[in-house]
Amino acid sequence: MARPEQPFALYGKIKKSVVRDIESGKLKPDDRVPSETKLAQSFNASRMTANRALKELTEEGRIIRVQGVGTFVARPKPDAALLEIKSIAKEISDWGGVHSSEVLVLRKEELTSKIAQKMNLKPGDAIFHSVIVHRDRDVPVQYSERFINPKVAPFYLEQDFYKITPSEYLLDVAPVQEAEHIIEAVTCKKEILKSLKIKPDEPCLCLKRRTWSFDMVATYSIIVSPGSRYKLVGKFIRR
Amino acid sequence: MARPEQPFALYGKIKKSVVRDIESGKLKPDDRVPSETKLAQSFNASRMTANRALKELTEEGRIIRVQGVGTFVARPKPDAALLEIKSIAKEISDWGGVHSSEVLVLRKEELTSKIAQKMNLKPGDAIFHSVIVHRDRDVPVQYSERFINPKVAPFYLEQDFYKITPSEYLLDVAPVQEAEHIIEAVTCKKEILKSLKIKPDEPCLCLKRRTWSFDMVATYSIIVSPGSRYKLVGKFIRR
DNA sequence: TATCTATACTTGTATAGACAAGTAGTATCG
DNA sequence: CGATACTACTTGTCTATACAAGTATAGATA
Repeated sequence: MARPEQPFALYGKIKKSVVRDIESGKLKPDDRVPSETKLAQSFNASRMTANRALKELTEEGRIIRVQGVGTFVARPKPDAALLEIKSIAKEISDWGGVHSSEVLVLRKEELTSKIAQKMNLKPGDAIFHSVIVHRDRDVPVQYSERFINPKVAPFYLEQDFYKITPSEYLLDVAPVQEAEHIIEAVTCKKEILKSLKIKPDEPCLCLKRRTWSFDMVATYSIIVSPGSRYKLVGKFIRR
Repeated sequence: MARPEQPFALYGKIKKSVVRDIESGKLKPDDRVPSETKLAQSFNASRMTANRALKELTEEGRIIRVQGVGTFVARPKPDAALLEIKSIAKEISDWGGVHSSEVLVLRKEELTSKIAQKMNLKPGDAIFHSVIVHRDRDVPVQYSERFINPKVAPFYLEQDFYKITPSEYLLDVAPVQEAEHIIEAVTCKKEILKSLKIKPDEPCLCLKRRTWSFDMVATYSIIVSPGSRYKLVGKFIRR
């Protein structure tokens, strides 16, 4: 078993290989994953290296290991929308993308504002701004406003939000590492009332979110129509 | 370096020791943690064992490691209230516990109900039920109702919720592994209106939560007074 | 038939040693 | 003085081996 010239994350290669097999469908949920010993042989590695790869995949929730039995592909849980806000009604249909009839882009612009400070930017720095109304079968259900740090997503404004939602696009280009949500029940402003076609005294859900991606901040706020119920699914992390 | 008779989670002892030093204040944020080599010597372990301990503590966010430099105590982030709902105003003061004047226990009982089904229980099985109103300087801000699977917390009803909040107690006895939140803006029922001293048309936040702990379910719902803003902090997990 | 037992396999933990790679400080040289 | 090389220390990765401990299965036993 020859020592590699550059011991550079061999365990990473093993991990990727297993993940590839899972994502390609070669290994299906509950299927048996090769044992540490076999993986070590395949990759010309020691068992400890294969062990590390499988241990990390366990922590990441992709496989399940049972002492004395073996390693198996974990059943994927429906938490893909992790910390993502989705209408329950549309949770499933949303998966395939956006229908242009469901979105109405009200604003898409670059501006400077005092908001800069809250986003770890200097006053005067440019910020991307967008306002979008989401509809479900022509009924407006969400009024969403975003302020984006251009460094996070330089091509944000060039996107066609009738084809890809800002959420989808941003998740794609910038890994969200941490999120803070502030939630409030409100009755809302005239401009929004009109967009959502609701009456002044109806209770709306207001969700403000700040997300961090490598110390860069994006803020996002949505107003949700009365009666719409939203779902927030998250895994619990113990400290 | 003698091999221990029973290799039983020596790395766990090292972890606990470091955590103890951090929590006791012996090691403060940014302080240097003993190097792998030194820890290994102290515990009569090999470097790999110390390495595993420190690696896991890194993943848990308690320390920061820099190759070539050393290991340091991480600055605690204010996300201890992970996926826990807290009034922003009280976020800090809450840390020390509960003042009895801030809580009003309306109900604390055992019952059987059709809710059992939603909690992976058989119809007819006993369920613990509690209703509590939280107040901030005598102003009611939260109406919270809980249904608990007795298997999760057998001594739930015996707790004195004037001394420990249900959240605190439950987190203590049952590790929450997954949570689902459903959030909605509502105008609420008479009984609740009265407890929260609000008018019928005021917008309230309603949060329903189901948590899982080893396949056992607890449900929790709170109604939040108008104007109260709540904060939900979570770390993002990529799959 | 039901129960125990050996064994073959798995994962979990631990060791001792090795080299790679990054950082900070010190000594040296031009 | 400034750049360079060296050194001491750190964490990161890897190996080869060992024993502990959990599980399943086949075969022997009562």
